[in-house]
Amino acid sequence: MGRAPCCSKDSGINRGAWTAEEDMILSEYIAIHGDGGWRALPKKAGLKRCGKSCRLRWLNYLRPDIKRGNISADEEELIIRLHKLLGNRWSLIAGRLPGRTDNEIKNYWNTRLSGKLPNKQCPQSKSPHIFQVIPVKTTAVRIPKGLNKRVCISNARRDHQDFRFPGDGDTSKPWCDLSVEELITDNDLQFVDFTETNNFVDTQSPSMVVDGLYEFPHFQQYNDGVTAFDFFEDFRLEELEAMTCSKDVK
DNA sequence: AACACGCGCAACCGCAGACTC
DNA sequence: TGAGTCTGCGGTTGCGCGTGT
Repeated sequence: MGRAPCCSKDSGINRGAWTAEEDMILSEYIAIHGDGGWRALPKKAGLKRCGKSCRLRWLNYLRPDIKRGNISADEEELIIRLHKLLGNRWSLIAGRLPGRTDNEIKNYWNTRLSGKLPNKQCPQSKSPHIFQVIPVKTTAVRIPKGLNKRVCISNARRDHQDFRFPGDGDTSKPWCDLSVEELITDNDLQFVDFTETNNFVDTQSPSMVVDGLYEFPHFQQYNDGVTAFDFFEDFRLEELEAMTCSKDVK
């Protein structure tokens, strides 16, 4: 499948650092026309940049909701936890940190954290509780297309006897405030992963270790077609995906 | 003051999946 | 169905700045 390069190196395209004027042109163009259509955007906006460069500049620097400043301790904790769960899926991780970009998190990990956690099996963190709670209970919820995800998750949470959240009960947080990671979305199913390290430790549940990688002490089908899987954090994500995406799984 | 070095970050590159026709 | 195109992602590069000598 032959494909022309996004922007050839000898066609008068500007490269390297963006100037303030280029930033202004791009910002103003997107403010009027919206983002997207990156390939055609530079020509329309009058920028001598390739579309990919414009997209990257917008997403990583110019977007109004970008959060500036240092990564907080809480954010670092979350990055570590999500990286443990998701691996180098920077865009997914960034999706859990409002205002942070995948590039920023990737850079942060590569420059600060990857060296700080040399041994992924026995990490020595300033926040030791993150790693002391293994196995951590996680729940993936399978939602048929067309159902209201918010309602389904709410119902699943309500009905699932092993869900425990901080302050659960009358004062429990709404689901949207919880640590929820959408792992997989396709036309038919949505999978949502609940991860709350400290609060999901469940030493009571029976173990069903499969090749020492994951466990399914609970499996529950709800009236609205939602299926919840409980497992523990020591799993290989691609195996979980393969398993839960299978048409055989209900 | 000048130079070397290391680090952090912005930007680039190539690939692969999604999309369109 | 397949070719062509677009978009997004993750790995990598290289520049600029701060710090040490």
